[in-house]
Amino acid sequence: MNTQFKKGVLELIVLLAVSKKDMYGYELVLEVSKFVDVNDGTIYPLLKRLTNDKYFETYLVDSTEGPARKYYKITVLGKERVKELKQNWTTFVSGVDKFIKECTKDE
Amino acid sequence: MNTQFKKGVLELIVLLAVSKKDMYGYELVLEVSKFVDVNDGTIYPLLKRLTNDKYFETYLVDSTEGPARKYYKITVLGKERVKELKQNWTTFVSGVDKFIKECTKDE
DNA sequence: TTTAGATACTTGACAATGCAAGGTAGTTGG
DNA sequence: CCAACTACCTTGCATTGTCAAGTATCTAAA
Repeated sequence: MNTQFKKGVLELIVLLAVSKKDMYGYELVLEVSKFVDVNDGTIYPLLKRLTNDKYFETYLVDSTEGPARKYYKITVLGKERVKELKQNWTTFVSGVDKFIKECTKDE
Repeated sequence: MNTQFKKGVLELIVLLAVSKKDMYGYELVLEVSKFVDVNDGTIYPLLKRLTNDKYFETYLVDSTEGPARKYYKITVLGKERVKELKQNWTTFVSGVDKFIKECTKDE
C-alpha cells in the first residue's frame, strides 16, 4: 500500500475510533488494521502526540493477559478536532475526486 | 488545509493532469490549485522527480509572454503508474470511508 | 538601453509523519 | 525455567510537502 496516502489520515482514524469508545493501543492497532494497513510503531507515537495535545486522556486497567492496558478516552477538545479533521478530509477527497473525474471523463 | 493529506496524492494529481494533455509547470500549478491548495515550490520539484523516474518526458516551446515553457509529456511507464496509483487511491479512500461510517453510524 | 514586472523554474533548509526493527514487561502452559 | 503470547514503547530513517530565496528570460515602459 502507498504509505504517503496515510499521512495525516491516521490521526483522524484514531480520533474517530476512540471517540466511539475508549480503547487501548493494541486494540486500536488491530481494529484499524482491518481497514487500513498500519504498523504498531505508527500508532503508539501517534497516541502519545494526541494525548500531549489534550485530545485524549488515559487510564490504566489491569489485564489477566499481559501488562496493564492503557486506555485512551476522548476529551472535549478531541471531539472538536474530530469534527474539524473529518470536514477537512471530506473536502479534500471530494476535491481530488473531482479532479480525477475531470481528467478521466473522455476515455 | 491539512498539509499531510496531500502527501502522495499530488503525485497522482500531477500524473493525471499531464496524462490528459501535455502541460508546462506554471500551467499545472494554476490548474491543480483549482482543486487543491498547492505551492509552486511543491510542483516543480515533483515534476523533476517524476521526470527522473521516467514517468515524464520534456520538451521546450517558445512563449511570447516570457521564457520558453518546459512541457511535460507522459510516458508509457507513467501511464502504468497512473493506473496503479489511482487504484491504490480509490481502495484507500473507500477503506477510510468505511471506517468513518463504522464509527459514526450510531449518532 | 535600462529598469520594472511578469513568467518560468531551481535550490536548500526545514517539518511532519509513517515504518522497520528493536526492547521491556506481564501471564500462562509445558 | 523457558517459550509463546499479549501489550507497550522508543529510535533512526525515508519520503514528501513547504517556504524563502535566488536565477533566468521575456516584454514593455522610461
